Amino acid sequence: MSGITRYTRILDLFTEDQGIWTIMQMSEALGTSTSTLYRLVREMVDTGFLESTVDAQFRLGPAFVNYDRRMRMTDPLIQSGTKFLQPLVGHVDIPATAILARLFGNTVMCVDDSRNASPRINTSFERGKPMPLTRGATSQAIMASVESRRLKRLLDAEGSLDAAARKAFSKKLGQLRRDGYAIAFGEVDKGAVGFAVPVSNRGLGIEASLSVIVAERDLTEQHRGRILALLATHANLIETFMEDVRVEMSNGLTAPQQSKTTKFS
Amino acid sequence: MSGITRYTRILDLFTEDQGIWTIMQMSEALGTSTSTLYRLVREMVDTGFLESTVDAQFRLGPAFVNYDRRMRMTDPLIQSGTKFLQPLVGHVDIPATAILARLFGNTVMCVDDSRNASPRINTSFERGKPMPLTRGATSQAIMASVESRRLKRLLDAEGSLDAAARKAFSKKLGQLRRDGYAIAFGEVDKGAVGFAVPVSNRGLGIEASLSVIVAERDLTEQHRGRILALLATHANLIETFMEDVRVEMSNGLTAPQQSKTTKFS
DNA sequence: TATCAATTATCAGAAATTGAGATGCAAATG
DNA sequence: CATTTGCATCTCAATTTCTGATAATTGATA
Repeated sequence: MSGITRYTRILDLFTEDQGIWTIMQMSEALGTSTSTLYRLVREMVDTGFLESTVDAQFRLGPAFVNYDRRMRMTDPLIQSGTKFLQPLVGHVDIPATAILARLFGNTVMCVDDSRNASPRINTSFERGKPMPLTRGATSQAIMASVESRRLKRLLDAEGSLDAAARKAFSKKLGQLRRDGYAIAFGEVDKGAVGFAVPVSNRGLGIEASLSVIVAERDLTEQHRGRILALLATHANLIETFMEDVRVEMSNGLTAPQQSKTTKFS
Repeated sequence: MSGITRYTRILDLFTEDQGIWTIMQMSEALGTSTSTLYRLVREMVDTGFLESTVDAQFRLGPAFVNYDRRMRMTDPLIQSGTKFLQPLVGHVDIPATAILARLFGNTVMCVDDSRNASPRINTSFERGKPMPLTRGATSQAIMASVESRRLKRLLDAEGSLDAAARKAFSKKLGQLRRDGYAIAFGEVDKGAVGFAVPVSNRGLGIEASLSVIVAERDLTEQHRGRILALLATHANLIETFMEDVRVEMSNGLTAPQQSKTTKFS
């Protein structure tokens, strides 16, 4: 075992389904000696990535909550977008979820969510959830605004679409680009409808989308128009705000470098 | 450099103040060669701990949002407490912040927060913020319910209190234990008053507290009583809920081990 | 096509990691 | 109170990985 995977292998054991592990269980699951695991786990406890709890068990530790905060405080999209989700969803008069999602490397991940009070429809859109790249309005609105070479690399990495499916997908994205929004019926959750518009800032390297998810049975033609209008105006607000953040940053003391090349996917 | 610190040294550069770094800047800050940093950073980008962005710069990546979610979904305290913060703060009729904080190893960290709508008083209590161990009602309510040997170890690790100060602190904690709540005036933020009660579950190894923070100028004697009553009832609700979670877990298929020893701090 | 910065690859010496088993430690038991 | 038990740490030699200087490559831009 080498590099960071020595640690991520362990962290990845801690899923939603099993959030608590003993050293023995880890040893069996990973095929690594308990000596080594005791050593690695101790390092991770010391740095806050794991927490030691009762009955010789371990859980994910406080480091994640802390780093997550640092991210919220410094990510221009989250900074700009988070304050508009509540107003957006507040203006929708059926049960709805608003989400802000962003493309990171090869994954689309939801970075913030907001629900309008009372009856929650059960959607799997939620802060911290990685999204399928090609299914759902949320991802499609982002993919439609990604430049073609990058899109190709993303789909290659994803690898779920064959040549024919990819062609169809490209055509669909072309339509989305012309429309300026994406709608998807039950592509992620059965019975849910997603509406999404792109949000981006080239200068900050941010490709994102703003979505509203509602239950199909609640939806009328009127809501549809209203939701699309709300999305357009709120996406605009977020982009404006983000541009302000960008300008502030480049006026700041930490002057950015002057090149425009980057090779990391 | 060895172990997990190879990576955490890098991650710890990404603070609230500077959330974006180039390889060169990291190299200068850490005194490590760019070869090595390119290699380490690539690993971290591949695993989502960092993100590559424009102008050859790097930011914290999506892994933290994702692990944070796993934690929220599996931590019994967060699961139980999060739904009561909004109602709690909703019942306070002056601008207030409710927070849920928990002792992890040697740190007290805020794991959830909620504000009652409109005018935000500026407090530094916020999800993801580590708290000083001995200052503020939030931490004191927790420290008061920690068993004495553990307390000693915590204060040793912290190391900010000399013998005399420690004695005074112990006396204070004794009083808190008798009162059942802690009140602190401006110990963390100037002009803020914190009220806190302990929340714990021995069987789950959880020592936490529930707090309400308000501005001193808004506070009357009436509010004081009301807030303490609200805290007591809501803390009770959270503890009851958490006990249900515990019982569910031990009835589940993943049977826990049978010992009661743990040596990790 | 040439140029330039960013990034990756190569490689040998230096350093860290691994796992088996011994040891330490504290709580539970008789 | 001595003993047992289970969790956690320590030791050490064989093995693997890491480091940093330098060379090669990539991709955007002029």
